[in-house]
Amino acid sequence: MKQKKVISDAVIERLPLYYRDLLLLQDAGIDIISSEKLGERLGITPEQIRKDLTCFGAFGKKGVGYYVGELCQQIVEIIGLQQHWKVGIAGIGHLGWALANYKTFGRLGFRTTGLFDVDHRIIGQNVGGVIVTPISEMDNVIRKEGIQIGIITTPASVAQQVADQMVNAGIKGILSFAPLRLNVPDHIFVFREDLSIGLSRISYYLTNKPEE
Amino acid sequence: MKQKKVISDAVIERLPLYYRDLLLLQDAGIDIISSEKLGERLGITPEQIRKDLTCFGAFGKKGVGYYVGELCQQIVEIIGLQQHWKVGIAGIGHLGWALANYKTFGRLGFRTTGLFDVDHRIIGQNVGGVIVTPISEMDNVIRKEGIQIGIITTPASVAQQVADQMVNAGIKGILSFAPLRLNVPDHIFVFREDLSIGLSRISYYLTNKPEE
DNA sequence: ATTATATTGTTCAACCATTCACAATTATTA
DNA sequence: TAATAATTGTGAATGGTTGAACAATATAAT
Repeated sequence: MKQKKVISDAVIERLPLYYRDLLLLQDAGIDIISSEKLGERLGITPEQIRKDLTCFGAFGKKGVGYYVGELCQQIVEIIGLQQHWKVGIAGIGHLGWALANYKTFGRLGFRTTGLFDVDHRIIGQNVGGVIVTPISEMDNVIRKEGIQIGIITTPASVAQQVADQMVNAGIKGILSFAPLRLNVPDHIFVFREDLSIGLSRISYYLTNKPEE
Repeated sequence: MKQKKVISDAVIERLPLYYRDLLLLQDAGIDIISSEKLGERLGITPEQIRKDLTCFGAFGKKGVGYYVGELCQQIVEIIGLQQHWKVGIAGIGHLGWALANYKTFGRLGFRTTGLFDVDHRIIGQNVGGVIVTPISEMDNVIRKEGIQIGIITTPASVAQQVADQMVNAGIKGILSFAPLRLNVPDHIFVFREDLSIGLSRISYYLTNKPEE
């Protein structure tokens, strides 16, 4: 599955959508799905789905559709979910807590095996089966557990410091909810999740409604 | 500020980024900023920033830059934040709780004035200054408070039902964290926030690293 | 065996977004 | 006042993504 061409972010971001819906189809006992039907379910054009998938190979069968189980497996391998990445979360406020219990992460193969905070009211608590550890010991836990991905849900004021600590401990990718640009070495992949963009888009839309 | 041309989503999504950073600059007592410097802070090219802004007008001064306060005001009006939208959150689990206390929402002018859940252990609690109400009374509260935007942080299994209830009560926009496609009338704007896309992107990146 | 139907993979065209280059404008300095 | 430096706004060029059309292929029906 070595593709030469560069794949766009837009394609990569749609793959988990396909995957999650395929899992639902699988649960429902559906073996075969056409790009047409899948597109209807997801609100994506069938052409888009076919084009996205052919970036990585020809997984469908002409005149038939896609075998659900087979396509699931293909997407798992494309995204790299078979690795069962280990994840650590720094900042066990409500957001961190929510993510530690977020079922969809598990369904995608991510394992949360480290939770970190500075607040001693939280340290020692069992959150979703994992004990919260002092953030001062984060380095040790990351190394011992082999955690590769860090999630930052701390206040913005300490996010950079936490990121530095994660990078030093050998983390390879960071998902940050802090509303600021993190400074990290080039080889670290940072994805910023910005919870206020959604509301802003809604505000813009409601303010400048398409004329009716 | 009536622009004829259709503005792309990408532009709209960058505006709150500019705005938040401009607020920080303002706090720091900085009156004037160039697209060059702003771009450095945000990791966006100066050309991009200038082009985005000129979709709505000529807010800068050639040879000088942008007046921070003035530009803030302009962006507020473009996004429509001066309205101080009222927001209701359905599903006060940890995620809902986190959002109810999310400072950035307030800073953008959103007011959370309704919190709804079915769990009687949560109903009646004060979360960020608002009392959690039974979801059965959501319609009344939405109408009485004049809530225009709903946030759905319930389990996926009830998200559609909650959305229907919100639409019936007169909600105009919905921010949904449920990992499924909501069925709503055309005039309702739905923005889906998908928390698992970030992790998936990181997994893809780490799996298919740019050759080094 | 042939025809009809369904559906993918792929080419080409249309559209959209970003980057580049530069004219226009302002402030500053000599 | 003239020259210089800084910086915006914009038109053209580039690059990328989506959409439409269709050939290729598989199944089902006759």
